[in-house]
Amino acid sequence: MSKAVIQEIRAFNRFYTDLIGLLNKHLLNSAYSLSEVRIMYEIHTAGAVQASQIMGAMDIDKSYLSRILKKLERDEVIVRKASEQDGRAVVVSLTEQGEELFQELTRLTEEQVGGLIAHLSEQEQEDLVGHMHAIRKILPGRSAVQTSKNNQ
Amino acid sequence: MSKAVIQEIRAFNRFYTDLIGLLNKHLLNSAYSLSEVRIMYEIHTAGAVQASQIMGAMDIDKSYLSRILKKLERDEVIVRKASEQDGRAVVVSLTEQGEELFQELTRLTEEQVGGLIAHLSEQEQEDLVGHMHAIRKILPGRSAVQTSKNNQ
DNA sequence: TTAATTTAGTGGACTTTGTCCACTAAATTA
DNA sequence: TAATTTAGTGGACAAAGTCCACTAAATTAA
Repeated sequence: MSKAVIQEIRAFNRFYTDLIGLLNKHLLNSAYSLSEVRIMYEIHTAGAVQASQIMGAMDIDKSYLSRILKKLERDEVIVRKASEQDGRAVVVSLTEQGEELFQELTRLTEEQVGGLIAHLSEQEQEDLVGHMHAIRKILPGRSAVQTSKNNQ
Repeated sequence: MSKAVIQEIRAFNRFYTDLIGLLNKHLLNSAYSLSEVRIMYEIHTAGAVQASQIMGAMDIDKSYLSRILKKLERDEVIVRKASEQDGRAVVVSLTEQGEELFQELTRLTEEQVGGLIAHLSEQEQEDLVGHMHAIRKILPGRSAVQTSKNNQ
């Protein structure tokens, strides 16, 4: 458990936290917060999904999620309906309008990330992706980090 | 500007955002927020530093920073004193107590990061650090991302 | 060398984001 | 069928962050 390794990782964490922080700050010209967009992402990816699954995927408080879903529903970005199998459960999906919004947000984000790598050579871009892949392969995914109680 | 590259980077961003998010969530058993600890880090690293320099390093609102410094001063974690060269400026530094607190927080964070890589082999740890280094070398640092107006 | 402008930081008021807890209603288990 | 668990909601609140007007010192211009 070399101390040097830990310190290098922490340095990378600071670096990447700053980077993501800056990217996020600039995304936020939209009327939706990071969490809201991330929720749209989860819904988009899953198609139609139960609220509890979003909670699990995002480590978000259920009360908070419920409120956000309410807002997104009000804005006609998503629809919520009671699950047929489970009367307590709520199934959410993007409306057509929500899908369009999500595509637009995606476009903006991609543009922004594009800007980040615009000055890199083909080779550098390829290398970058390679290193990112490698890290994801080595480091544990979500489940491996002890997860906190986000459901009461 | 390959779309595939951008999508890979975005996937990594999600992955790493989650990872850091989880780490941070668990650090926060301390009485200090992420921003507060990061400010301590900046002060510790710089020795004695002007408030405006922290602002620059962190992309943080000056009003917010001022308030945090006030809290840290009240807690005797830092001392603030007017600069001798510039009567408007404030120079901050960690107190001995603040230094101790910072060391303790560092210890906890290192422990946590240690847990993250505990199950990895020596080789994997070395590779991980190598990839992180490589990414930092390829990607631009703070300055390259257009920075927002955090001062009014 | 004073008047005008800029710079550094402060504080009030506010918004946004996130948390905690008690609650309802359906589903599951005893 | 009663007791318990699970899914989500809503109120009340705390924490984090933003906006703006302000003071006082420093710098620049006249």
